[in-house]
Amino acid sequence: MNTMNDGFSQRGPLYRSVQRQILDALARGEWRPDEAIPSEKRLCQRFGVSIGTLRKAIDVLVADHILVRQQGLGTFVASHNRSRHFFQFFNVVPHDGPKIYPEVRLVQFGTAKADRVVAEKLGIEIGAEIFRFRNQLLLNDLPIIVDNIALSAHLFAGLTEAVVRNRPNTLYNMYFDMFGMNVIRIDERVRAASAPASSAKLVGLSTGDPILEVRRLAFSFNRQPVEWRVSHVNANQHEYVHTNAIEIGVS
Amino acid sequence: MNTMNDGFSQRGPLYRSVQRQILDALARGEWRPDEAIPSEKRLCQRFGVSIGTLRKAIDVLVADHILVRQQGLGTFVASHNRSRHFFQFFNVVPHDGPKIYPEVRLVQFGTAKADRVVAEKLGIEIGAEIFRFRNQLLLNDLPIIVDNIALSAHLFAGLTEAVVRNRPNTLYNMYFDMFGMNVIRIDERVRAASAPASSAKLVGLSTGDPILEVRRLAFSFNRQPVEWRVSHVNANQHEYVHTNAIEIGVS
DNA sequence: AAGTGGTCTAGACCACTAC
DNA sequence: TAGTGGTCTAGACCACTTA
Repeated sequence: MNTMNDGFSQRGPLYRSVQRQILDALARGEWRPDEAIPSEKRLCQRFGVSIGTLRKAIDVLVADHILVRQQGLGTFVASHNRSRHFFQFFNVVPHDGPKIYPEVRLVQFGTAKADRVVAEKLGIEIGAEIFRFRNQLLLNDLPIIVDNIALSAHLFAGLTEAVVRNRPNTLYNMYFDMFGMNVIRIDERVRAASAPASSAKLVGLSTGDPILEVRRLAFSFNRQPVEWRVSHVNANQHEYVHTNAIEIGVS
Repeated sequence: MNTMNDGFSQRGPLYRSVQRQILDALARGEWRPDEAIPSEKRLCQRFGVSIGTLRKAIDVLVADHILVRQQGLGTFVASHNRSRHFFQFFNVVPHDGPKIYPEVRLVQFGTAKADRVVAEKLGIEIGAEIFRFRNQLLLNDLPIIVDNIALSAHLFAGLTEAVVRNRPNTLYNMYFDMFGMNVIRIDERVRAASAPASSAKLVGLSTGDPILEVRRLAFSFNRQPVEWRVSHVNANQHEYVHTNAIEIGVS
C-alpha cells in the first residue's frame, strides 16, 4: 500500500522531502527555538505520510542537533543559551590553558560591495551590498584577535552600527533575535599567515609577524550561509583548539 | 502484535538485543571482514523479529562503520581499510579544496626517554622509555606534513621499525590490531610557528618559514592517552579544517 | 530472473510526562 | 487521564546487482 506520493515532492525518497519541508518551516520561523513542533501524529496528517516515514525524516534532524526529542513531552527546536552558544564556536585558547570569555570591541562598521570571495562564500552576487565590520577581542585585557565580518545586506536588512554596538549579548544571538538567522554550524579553516598592517596593531603585533588566520563560514538551516568571517589571531601565547571524538562499539 | 520477545534478551529495546547478538557473532568470527552477513530476511527469521526491527539494529552498526550496506548486493563486515579511522582524524586540506589521501613515508624510528612534556601528555614518568618516530606525508606528490610521534614503550611493548613500516593500513589500525589501543578521540591544538631545521626540508620549506604546528593528543577508552604527536604543516597551499555543528544536551 | 537492500504503510502497544 | 515520543509488526513495492 505504497502511496508513492503526491507529485509535490521532487525525486528521491519521501522522507527526504518531508525533511526538507520541516527545514523550510524552521527557516521560515514557523517554529521558534525551544518551542515544540507539532506532534508526530499531526505532522503525519500534514505531510500525508505514515509514522515510520515521518520519524525517519525527523531522525536525521535530531542527529544533526536541529531538533531534540523528549519522550512524553514533544519534539523541540534546538536552542542554545548564550554562554553555551558562544563557547561552542569559540576555539582560541591560551597555550595549555582553559577557554576564557573575551571582551569584544567594535572598531569599525560600514557597508561595501561583495567581492568575488565574499560573494561566493555568502552565495550572493558580486557587487551586492554587504555589511562589513570589525571586532577586536581581548583575552585577559590583552588584544589577541581581530574578527573581520561580512554579512549580506539582504539577509540583515536594517542592520546598523548601533544595533551591533548595543546588542545585549553575543553577535549570533543578535543575528537570531533580530533577523531570524540561527547559526547552527560553522566551517573553519586555519592558515599560517603574516600579520597585515590593518590587523597587526589590533592584536599587539607588527606588520609581517606570524599569525593564525581563521576563515569561518557560518550556516543556518538548509546550509544557508549566514556570515563570512576572517579572523587574525596573535598566536604567541594562544592556539586554536579542536576536539574530535568518534563513537564505536555502542554496546 | 508485539512479540515482546523471547525472554532470552535482557531489558531494553528488542533492536538493542538484536544488535548485541550481531556483535557477538562478529566477535566470535562467525562472519569475517569483507564477507557478507546473511540477508535481512534470513536474519529476521534467525532472530525472530520483523524487517523494521532488524534494520534498526543494523542501522546503528552501519553508522558505527562496523557493517557496510550495498544495495542489491548485501551487507558486509567492514574491513579496516583506510577510510574509517584516518579520514575521521585527518584535518589538513588544500585551500578551498577537498580532503586528499596522503602518501606516508617513515623517515625516522627509535627509542628515547620521555621528557617533561611527553611524560605529562602520555601520563607516564619522566625518563620512561618511549618510541619516537617521524612520518613525512605527501599530498599530490608534494611533501606537506611531518608527524613527530611519541608512544609509551609500555603500552606498545614489542613495537619495531619493521612493524611500523610494513603495517598493511593506517597507524591507528596498527595500534588497535597489534596492541589493542583503539583511538576514539583526539584533542588538537594549532599554533603558528617557524619551521625548525629538523622539519623544514621535509615539508619543502626553509628554516624559519611560517608553518602550522598541530599538537595532537590521542585517547582510547576511559581517556587513556595513547599517542602524542606534533605535526608541522607547510601552510602555503594547505590549511587546517574544522567543522562544528551545534550540540545541545536537551535544551 | 532471482536476490539483495531501500522505502513505505497503517496500524498496535509501551514508556514517559503533565495535569 | 490524555497526549507525547519509542518500539514493533507483517507485510508491500521499488531500485539495484549479478548472472
